Amino acid sequence: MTVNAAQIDGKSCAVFQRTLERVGQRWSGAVLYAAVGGARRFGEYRRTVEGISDRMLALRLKELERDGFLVREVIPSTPVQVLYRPTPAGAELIAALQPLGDWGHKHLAELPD
Amino acid sequence: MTVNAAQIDGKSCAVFQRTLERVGQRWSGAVLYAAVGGARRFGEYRRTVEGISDRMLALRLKELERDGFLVREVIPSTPVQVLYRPTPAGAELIAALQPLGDWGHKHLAELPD
DNA sequence: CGGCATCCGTTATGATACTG
DNA sequence: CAGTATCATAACGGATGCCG
Repeated sequence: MTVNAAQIDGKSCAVFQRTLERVGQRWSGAVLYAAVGGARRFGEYRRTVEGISDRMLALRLKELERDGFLVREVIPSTPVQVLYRPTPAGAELIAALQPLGDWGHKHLAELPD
Repeated sequence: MTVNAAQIDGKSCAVFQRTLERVGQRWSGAVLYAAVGGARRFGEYRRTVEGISDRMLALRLKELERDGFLVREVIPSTPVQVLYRPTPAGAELIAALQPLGDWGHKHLAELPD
């Protein structure tokens, strides 16, 4: 279902606002976006999401897991591996974020800061 | 150009992060999203974006204008009308936001809070 | 490797009241 | 109608160090 583009009502806007509050937190979207290729390890997220601190990454991963966008998988190898894999809902959300990423590449890929 | 979905690199993630920092601020996305139908007045945004305060709305509109997503138009009627109209870049951004809105309608339209 | 706890300044933002 | 000013508070988020 596509929202009527002619005029946005308060309900639609509220839903959108709630959606954005889930991925709009600082780093949340970037972490989720980094999971686009499938499950990744903690350290991979850390390397991919440049500038994020351990603290924030752990925090965001936990929130994304709580919200049902990622699932945490512990693989008892040595050293231990911890994977965060997108759920179906998470994968759909990531897909919905894709156009935003494309917009960024088009409009501010070359800009400083 | 669509980003390679197999594996996100740091650069793409950084661009995405910068993009999200522009619309992920509290209320920013919702205000922009409310402009999907074209130019609207200050009071219309206020009514559409439920829960936002005058202060935040004025702040966000100013930022969205500064970032080149909206243009402010003053129409000297009585009482005065002030319109905020999406620029081409703004319209593209709004369009990129649409899938996110659709995701919200599908996944959390009925949820409380 | 994959975290968590603590400290602590900075920023964000809500309420309220006022203006051209 | 379309904002602006001021204030108090809460939340954010970076740095650092420790742990299984």
